[in-house]
This record gives sequence, structure tokens and C-alpha cells, in this order.
Amino acid sequence: MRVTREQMAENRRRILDAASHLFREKGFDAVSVVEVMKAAGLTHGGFYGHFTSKDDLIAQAIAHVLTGDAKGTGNLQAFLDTYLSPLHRDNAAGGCPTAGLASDIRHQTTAARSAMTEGVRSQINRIGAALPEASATEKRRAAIGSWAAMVGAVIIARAIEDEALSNEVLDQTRAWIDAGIGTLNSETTSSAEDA
Amino acid sequence: MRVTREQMAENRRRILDAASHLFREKGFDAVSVVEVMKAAGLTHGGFYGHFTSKDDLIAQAIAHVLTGDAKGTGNLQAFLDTYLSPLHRDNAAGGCPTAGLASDIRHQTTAARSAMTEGVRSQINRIGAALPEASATEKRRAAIGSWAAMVGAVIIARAIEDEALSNEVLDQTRAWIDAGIGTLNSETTSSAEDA
DNA sequence: CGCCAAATATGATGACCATCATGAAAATGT
DNA sequence: ACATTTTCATGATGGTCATCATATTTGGCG
Repeated sequence: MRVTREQMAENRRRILDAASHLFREKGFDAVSVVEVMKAAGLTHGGFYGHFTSKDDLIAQAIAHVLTGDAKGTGNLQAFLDTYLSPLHRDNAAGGCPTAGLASDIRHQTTAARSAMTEGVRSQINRIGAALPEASATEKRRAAIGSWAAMVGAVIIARAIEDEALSNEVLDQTRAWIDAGIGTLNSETTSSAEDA
Repeated sequence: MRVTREQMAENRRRILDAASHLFREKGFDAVSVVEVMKAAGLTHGGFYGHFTSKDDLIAQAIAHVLTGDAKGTGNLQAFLDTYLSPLHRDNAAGGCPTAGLASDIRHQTTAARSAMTEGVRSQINRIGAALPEASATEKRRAAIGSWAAMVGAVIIARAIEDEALSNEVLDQTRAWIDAGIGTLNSETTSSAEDA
């Protein structure tokens, strides 16, 4: 049963969407091709018409999420609020792909790893751009340090059972980042040691 | 072929060691029972004499690593040096179980998750104890924030392809944590807002 | 010293999965 | 309108894995 050119494009988009959600929720290995296709409203047959392999799907799904959401990082405070929230912790399927997939990606193909590398690179830049005034050196340090703390906090918060501790990890990390960013435009605003 | 009581105990230890290393290196799903047993120098047959299931092995392996290494967190600077080093990044099999397994553990049994929860709790306490003088509130914040950044940095550094960027993530996170800890005993040493 | 239960080995079993093969329908271009 | 080609569905196939069944060896106790 052939479908419209547009229908096919939409099917492909559906598959990538379903895959990216399922991967973030359950990990690459735990999601089968059949499962992805079913979630996309199709059967497994057409899969290899769209992708050459599951590895290919993985790589393209990552690129799809990373290019898809140009997550509003304009307002840093709002971004931190959202990112370090219980809502984000409990919604891995729709959440940050780095927090959801970074560990898993270590064992994937080069194509998948490259896509993730670009995602990390641009995310660091986005955060750096949203930071208050400071030297380029300090901005980069703050961007990377904060981003690492955000990703780590969400991963840890998702891993543990104790909800109080989980919430505390999110809240304290938020406070820790705020404190670190707070020192940027107060003290050393003029330490011009650009690299 | 029966073996000595001690031999059996050692075999069990061997299985847990092999499992913990393989799990950290490849993830829970990617490691088969046969693979673990072979790495322990045994065949798959005796497995279910030691553990009731693979899930049971996972839970016990986590507990085994977490109780096993009382990682010297005495000297905080040395600990940070080691943790945020390329050596640690490239040695997931022998490295921090939180950084290696935290993501994967989200989909495991309650027993496994509980073991990890305890590990996180005590690690936060260990770091807090190694921190310079400050109020209890500030110490806890710094411990959690730093720990999140450490775990996140190692996970991100392991995920990406670009080695220069990977190294930079480790280095900048180290610097960011140092800066944050540096403000502890300098400015607000006396902000007594204990919770 | 011999019996027996405990460890481990060898060898199924049933399920799941990635991938391939083939068929049917219908969109597209002429 | 028709032939062609494309897309998706149904249906294998071969491999891997967790788990179970059975055999074999031998430590440990009486």
C-alpha cells in the first residue's frame, strides 16, 4: 500500500519522533524496531525503507532531537527552573537528550556519537551566551561547569529511589549554580585573561 | 565438580567483580550472564546457584561495588584530580559506579535502585565532610552541586567524540568546582541559615 | 572410608529481536 | 487511463539470551 509523498515524509518524522521519545525513556537497547514502528502507527515492514539499520535510526533520531528543539535558553533562570524541576526529572521521554542518552551513547556508532558531540557543543555555547556579563574565559567555565552540574543532577535525581533526596539534589544543584553564576558579574568582572 | 567452601565464596566474589566491571563498561543490558560467568572463569551453569536471576546479580553487583571501595575522599583536591581526569574517563570499567551506571539504573529493579540510592547518599556525605569550613547548609549545597557536576562532566566527557572538547569539559568543570568551593571559606563563612 | 548433597558443567527450551523476502496496493508520470 | 515504481504489510530466518534440566564430580560429614 503506497502512500503520498507527504504521507511518507510524515511517517518518517513520526518514526523519528517515536524513536527519540522511546530511546530517551528506555535506552537504545531496550527499544526494539517493532516497538518504534508500532509507536509510529506502522508495522515493522517498512522500516528498512526509511533506515538502513537500527544504528542508522539511532544516529538520525539523535540528530532529529538535537536540531528539532532549539530549546529556549534565552532566559537562563527560566531554563534552570525547567531543567532542574521534578517535572523534567519525571519526563525523560520528552526531556533533555543529553541527560537521557549521554550514558548510552558511549556504546553507539560514530555517527551517533558525532551527533551528540555537536549537541553538547552548541548547548555549551547557548548557555554561555545566556550568562551575565563576564570575560569569555569565565563565561565558558561557567557554561561548562553549570551544564555538567545540570546533566549530572538530573541523571542522579532520576536514578535514586528516595524522592526527598531526589528533590534535594535538584534544588541544591540549582542553588549551587546560582551561587556560582552570582560571583561572575560581582567580583572579577574585569579579569581579562581570554584564551 | 564440587569445590571447596572457600572456593565457592571466591567464585561468588569473582562473579560480582566481573559483573560490576562489565556492567560499568557496557551497561546492564549489553552484558549477558554467559559473558559474566566466562569473565569469572566459570561456565553459565552454576549461575543460578549463586543468584536467583540476572536482576538479582545486578542488584548485588551494585551493592558490592558501593560497599567495596570506600574511595578515599579524604583529600578533596586529590579526589577531584582523579575523578575529573582523562584516566577516569577512559576507564569506565574500573571507575565510579554512579557515573557508569546511574542512567542505566533507572530501568532496573527496586533492589538495584535502592543500592544506588544509598551510594549517592553516602557519597554526598563523604564529599561534604571533605569540604573546607562552612555552615552545614553551605556544605551540603556545595557537596551536592559539586558531585552533580563531577558525575555530569564524566558522563558528558565519555559521550562525545571530540577529545579536545572532552578534555575541556573535565578541566573546566574542575575549575568551576574549585571556584565554587573557594567562595565557601572566604565570604559567607558566617551565614547561619541552617535548615 | 564411603555416602550424599552441593557446585559446576553440558545441554536444552522458549522468547525476542534485527534483518531479509515477498506480496499487495496505490500514487505518480506520461 | 496505464504501467511502473514506491511504500508499507505479512511472513520468514538466524542469532542471542535468560532460564531450566540433567549429568558429573567431589568436598565434607558421619
